[in-house]
Amino acid sequence: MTIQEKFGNKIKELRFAKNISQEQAALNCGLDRTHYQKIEAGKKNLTLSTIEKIAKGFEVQILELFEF
Amino acid sequence: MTIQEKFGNKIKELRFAKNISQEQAALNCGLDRTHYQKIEAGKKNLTLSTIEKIAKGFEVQILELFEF
DNA sequence: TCAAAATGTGCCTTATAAGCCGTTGTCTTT
DNA sequence: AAAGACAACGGCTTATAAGGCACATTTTGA
Repeated sequence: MTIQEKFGNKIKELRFAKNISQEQAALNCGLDRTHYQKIEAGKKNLTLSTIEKIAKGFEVQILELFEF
Repeated sequence: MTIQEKFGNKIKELRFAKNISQEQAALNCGLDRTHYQKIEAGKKNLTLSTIEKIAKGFEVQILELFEF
């Protein structure tokens, strides 16, 4: 299980908790839907600025994204 | 204060706590010394895998790197 | 069912992180 | 003053993240 996969699983959980689609989550985070999909699938080695966008989109602290 | 700068300050704190040079820190993390210097200076938008290397190098959980 | 919504995949371009070099600047010690 | 250690900086190449498009597949609700 790579760090990318753990991160992807984590945001998938957060998305399910909000009961929204990948498209809506991507919109909230200001990311392209297909890019977001790859992040959730653990296929992207994303950067700090993208991590920050996701934290804002999900309205959580960055550190919460690493609670796994 | 950007997220990159906050992160840089954080690892600078951790490094001072260990009382080691940038060179030794970079070595512990498996990073190039000059690259590490730029990260600490908040000039790099680093990736998840680099964040992971730093956490391992400093022997902390990733989430601790975002306690700021 | 079957149409629509949602998700997954491959491919491409552009921007930039990672890694590395040499040089310069700043302290500290002798 | 000189030497040595450490830190800062600019420039370069290579690898790859970000963003985006088209199309395929899967899931769903009417």
